[in-house]
Amino acid sequence: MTRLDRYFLPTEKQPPSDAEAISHKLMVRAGLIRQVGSGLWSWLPAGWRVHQRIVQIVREEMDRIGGQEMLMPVLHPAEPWRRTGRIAIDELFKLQDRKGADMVLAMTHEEIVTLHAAQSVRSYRDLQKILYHFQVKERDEPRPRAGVLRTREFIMKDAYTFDRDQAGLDENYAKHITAYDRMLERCGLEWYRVESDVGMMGGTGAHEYMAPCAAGENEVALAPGYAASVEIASATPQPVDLPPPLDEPELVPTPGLTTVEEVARSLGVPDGAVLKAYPIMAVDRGLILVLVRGDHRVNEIKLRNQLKEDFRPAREDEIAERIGPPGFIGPVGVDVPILLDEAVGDGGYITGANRPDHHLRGVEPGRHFPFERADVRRVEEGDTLAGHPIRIETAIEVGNIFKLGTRYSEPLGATYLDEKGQTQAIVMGSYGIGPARIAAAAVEQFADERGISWPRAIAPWDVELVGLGRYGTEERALAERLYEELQATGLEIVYDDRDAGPGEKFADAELLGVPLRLTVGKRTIASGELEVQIRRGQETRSVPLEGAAPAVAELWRTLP
RNA sequence: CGGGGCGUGGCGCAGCCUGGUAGCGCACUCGAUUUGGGGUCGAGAGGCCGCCGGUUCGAAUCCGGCCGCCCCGACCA
Repeated sequence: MTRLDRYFLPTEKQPPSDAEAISHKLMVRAGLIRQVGSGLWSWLPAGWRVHQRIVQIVREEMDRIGGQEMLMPVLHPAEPWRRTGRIAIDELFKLQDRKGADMVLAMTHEEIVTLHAAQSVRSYRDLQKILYHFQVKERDEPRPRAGVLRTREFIMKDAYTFDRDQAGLDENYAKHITAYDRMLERCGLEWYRVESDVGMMGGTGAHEYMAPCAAGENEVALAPGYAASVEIASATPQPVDLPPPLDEPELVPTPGLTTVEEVARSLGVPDGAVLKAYPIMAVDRGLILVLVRGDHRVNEIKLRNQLKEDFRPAREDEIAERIGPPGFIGPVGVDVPILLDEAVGDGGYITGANRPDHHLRGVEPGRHFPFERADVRRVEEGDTLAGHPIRIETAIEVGNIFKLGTRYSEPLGATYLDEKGQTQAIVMGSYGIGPARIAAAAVEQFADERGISWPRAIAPWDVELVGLGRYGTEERALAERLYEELQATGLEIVYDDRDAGPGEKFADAELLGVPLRLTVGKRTIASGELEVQIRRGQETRSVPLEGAAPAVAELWRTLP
């Protein structure tokens, strides 16, 4: 029951000057959020209603798969974070209490929830469990951006599963996939579930839930029956016309030409006929020369996963000493292991000659240099999968699910005894979803030039009733009456009873994005018809005033 | 962390180069008028010009330092 006359809904005509993302601009303009500091946001009453609606959907779906809601603190002793090694993460806020004890602010809750399991789980009979909570996360982000899309403090629903073995984890993981699919479907988002990198969390498998939109920070590779984060995606490369290999590589002068484009143009071959050399220094194996086609890029995440160890780009002095002059390096005749991307086929390639201002022509992998093969390139728009071209979309990550395995249970001593009396590590999974990002993604996906257009499931209200005319008029009395009748349908109604002009009320209603807008004015009385605007698409309809409330409720149920 | 930019009433901006009275639009208050697309007229209130220091008779303006915020990139359990 909301009357705007007294509601804290500070709308703005102009967006913040420094805002770029649509959701940032509109959520501020519509009076949903306000900035407190870099990456720190308050949710104003209408915005919080959206957040709470999303939270409730998430809660219902978690409970449906047997999740048990609890609450863990934000402020933690540093000790468990030392044990898992995550104390070293730069994004982790660290502080001391008045006694000088080291503390951290939780960026997620694996450590604490695992400690609880370690304390209380004794036997295989105590498993499995799904525990979750909605709690604030604190992350010292290097660069907060785009309103609530990337913040230093946010609420996340994080769930943790505890199982006796991989099969149990797989089962719980599958349950979370169904729960997450349902959550996003119910929220009305356009979304994809994509395979993803396991990242710093370690583990044995992961998916991300992605909502495509312009302000997204992630990229998703899509093809019929395929969806993967670009971080790990693989595809069939576009073919390239290659000159034949030569018996012996031919030295060609390329003075000052250090980029693939320059070399290819100068020699009259496509970019893909040049081999791009990417020297890296791996932690264990040392210097390695990675080669990809000139029209491709190295994907560092795939490369790291292939190497199974960390690496950094080699320094110029390391390159000059072991390989050749930077800008003209290549695989022929060097004493460095070579990792050749799978997209490099048979034919005569152009490579650096390892001497200044020269390249080699007609170089064939295998014949002229030894190599180890691996898929380490970033997929590109136009690559194919089973004959279908892939497309790449930007998206924001709204949720993710991980098979953790024993990454946390081992260091924190979360074990159980099996039937044979053997001590076993608990097998865990973790599952996160961010209501704020879901809200922002919905704004991004459905906004138009007039403002926000909420999916009905997460709108701050179901119906906005605009009362025109001055206080005390007949039309206002009608609006009041209608307000009461609408309440009775069970819908959540916001009533614009402010003493403001019609233009301002219409503009604010469309900015706020409630799915249905009802207008009550003199015309309504004269015609006996109530005007209903469907926010998405701005289609206008009339319903008879008599029985209007149930008719509106019926219409509302048909909306996306 | 690298690059770029910005801090002036609540919001959006001008003024700064070339030192001297802080200004505009919207919002706000009061009165009148207006009520189906941000209407009109009149009268008002509101500003440590981010902070500290320096130069100067005088600093929003010039110089130095600091802080904050944004954008691009790197990074992102």
